[in-house]
Amino acid sequence: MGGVKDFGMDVTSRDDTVIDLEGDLEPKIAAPRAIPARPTMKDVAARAGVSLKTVSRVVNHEVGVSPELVTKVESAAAELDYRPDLTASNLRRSDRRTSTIGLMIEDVANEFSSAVHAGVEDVARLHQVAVLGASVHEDPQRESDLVRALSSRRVDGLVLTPTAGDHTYLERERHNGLPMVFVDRLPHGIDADCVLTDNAEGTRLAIEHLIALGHQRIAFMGGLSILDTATQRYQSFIDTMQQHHLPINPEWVVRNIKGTDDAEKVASGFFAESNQPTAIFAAQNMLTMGVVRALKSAGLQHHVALIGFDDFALADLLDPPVAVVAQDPRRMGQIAAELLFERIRDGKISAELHIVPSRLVIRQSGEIRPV
Amino acid sequence: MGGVKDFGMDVTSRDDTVIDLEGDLEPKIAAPRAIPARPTMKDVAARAGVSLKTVSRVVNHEVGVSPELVTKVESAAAELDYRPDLTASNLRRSDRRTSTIGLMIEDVANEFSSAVHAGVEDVARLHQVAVLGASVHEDPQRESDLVRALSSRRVDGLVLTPTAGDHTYLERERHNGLPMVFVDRLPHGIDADCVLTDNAEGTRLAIEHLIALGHQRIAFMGGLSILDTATQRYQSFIDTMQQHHLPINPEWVVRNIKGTDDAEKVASGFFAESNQPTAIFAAQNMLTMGVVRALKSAGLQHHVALIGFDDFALADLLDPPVAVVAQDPRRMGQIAAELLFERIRDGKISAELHIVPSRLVIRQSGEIRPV
DNA sequence: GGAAATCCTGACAACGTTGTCAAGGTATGT
DNA sequence: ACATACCTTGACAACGTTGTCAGGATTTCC
Repeated sequence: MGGVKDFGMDVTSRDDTVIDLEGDLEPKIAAPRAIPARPTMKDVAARAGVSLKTVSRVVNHEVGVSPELVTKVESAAAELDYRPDLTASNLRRSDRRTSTIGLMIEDVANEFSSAVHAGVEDVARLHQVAVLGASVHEDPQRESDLVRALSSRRVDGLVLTPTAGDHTYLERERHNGLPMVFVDRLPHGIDADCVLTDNAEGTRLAIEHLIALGHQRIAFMGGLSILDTATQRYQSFIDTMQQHHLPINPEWVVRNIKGTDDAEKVASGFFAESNQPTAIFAAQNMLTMGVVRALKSAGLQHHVALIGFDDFALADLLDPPVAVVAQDPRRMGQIAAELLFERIRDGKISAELHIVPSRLVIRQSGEIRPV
Repeated sequence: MGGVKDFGMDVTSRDDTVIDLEGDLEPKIAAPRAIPARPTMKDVAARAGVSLKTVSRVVNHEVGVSPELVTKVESAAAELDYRPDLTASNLRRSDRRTSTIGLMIEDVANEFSSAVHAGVEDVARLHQVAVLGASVHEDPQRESDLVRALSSRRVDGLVLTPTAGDHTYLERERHNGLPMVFVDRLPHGIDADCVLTDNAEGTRLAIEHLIALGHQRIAFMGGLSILDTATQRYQSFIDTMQQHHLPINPEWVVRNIKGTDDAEKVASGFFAESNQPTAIFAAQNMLTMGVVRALKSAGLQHHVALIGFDDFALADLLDPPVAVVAQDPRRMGQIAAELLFERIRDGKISAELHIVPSRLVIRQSGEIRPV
């Protein structure tokens, strides 16, 4: 959340201005005011002078209703502003579809997660399906609470980024008829459809790019080790370095870094030593931003190479522009949703693994040569 | 979506790698495989040897059930992985609450919108309410389709950013029992609760800051004129300039700019003339980014002052850091949701206007003095 | 012209749950 | 001991909708 930091202020009070435009539009008499009863099919049927079932047929565009009755029903429905009750319909229909899916991501306000969300929405929209979205905030307890909540709302399926915990409990949900597809991270304890970025390949591309430029002193900064994505990127870094017979300096390999601030400190630590890396690979979004800050305050942004994992807005406007391994989170969301709709349609329980390729986005910070 | 631009590629094909982990986990025989019937209260009742109603009582934690039966029912429910069906429950209950609200924002992947989303979620979570989120993409048709879809799903209420179109049609929805609160933009044709940023005040702060530095040649770049937010910012710019008896050069007042690219062109146009503004006020997020690009390619980023409306991630890491009028979208979402839950509770139809203050975030680009 | 097929419409039950009410049991008061 | 109050439990209907089936009107066919 960018520069909010500058004037960091706590915004929990509710001291905003309140203006009552013209008071209540409702007479002051009725205190708790009964919720207005919505018109039902019965009301429409009465108004159109037909049976309940005929209204149902018209509303659902079934064939075989005389055009005369169709217009009658349609105008009655319009006059009453009738809206079919999908919850009741769902209850009775044999397919039991709610036309709603659940989406559980890290944080709706997060750039990566919300791109996944957008991808899921792209596909859901085509299917006329609504999306119940929620942020998990890497909290296993919240994750299972959310699954219960969504399951109780009888969503047709679930797209989720699993937390680091155990997921055997999801097996029962799935066997009770809740299809699910995982995104971005492999779940533990359940074999299910999953859409992942090619973490190893992306990391390899980045490291080899640096090596090709002549770098030998490459630092690795990784995210929370409990996440496989972080582990995979780490492992790929190690493998690539070894394949090229380059030494790995343990002081420059820092894992389990939490967030931007932490990353900034770690990177600053590198520069404080006389023995400095000539290039840094930051294995996650937030970490990259921390490194950018550290480089800038050390005045080294044009002297130490930097490649990050995962693209972010304005990376190309920074000084220097920051090279990254770009994932395609929107595409991941789309694929996950497509996969989910397939599972909802065919009812199969399978465990396909989709690897979405990542690609190296070359920008100036990745072209800095070792001194 | 930052540097995706660099290698702009169309991602619609589905050529990602697919690995079948271990084939279907289900025997190949059953082709369309019946959806497994979920356990119902009836099943739980049978297993526990009690009546349906007793299970209902236990599930809803009603008092006055003997402890013995409570444990019996609870273990039966656990064994069957029973999940109460909220849709059926909603249908029967007298309050008819679905514990679900609708959220319609510009775009879930947009920084501002998704912050609003996060704010709404903060509050919804406290109420144990789920959020059906959707992107409107400034399309009135899509807006009304979405309202219908959410209304049919019987959401308890709606938080939405209205498009530029007419909203009288929402009056009927509201009177049929759908409370709604608008965020970020005033709707047309309906008096309803609304949460807005203080656009005029924010703009005034920015312009007066520039004037105080000695700027007289200030350019204004505005967003889509059909949106009141854009109009309010424009009007406040004009008013402030006039109050300070400064000339307004019509060539430097450009409204109705669409997106980053368009903004970049407009700003570049300013610099092509011999007669240049010494400061630019960009009245919207995307426009500010366009101006940053234009300034950079003209090499003027340290010579022309810039203040934008609405903060964005990394604004403080750019060169120079970009000054902005910061809104508080998350707070706006929180207030909107709080207001909505009040309306859901009291059933009132009112038209409170909440103005959330904006504040000037001083960064280097706003401190550049005129030459 | 009559039987059969087709078309259109509506009555009724059911989806999974909860509100209402009544029945039976136990505890309380005199 | 008896009447009364309370507590616990269950039978039943109903929420708004759709699947099933039957009935009446119309058309088609020989």
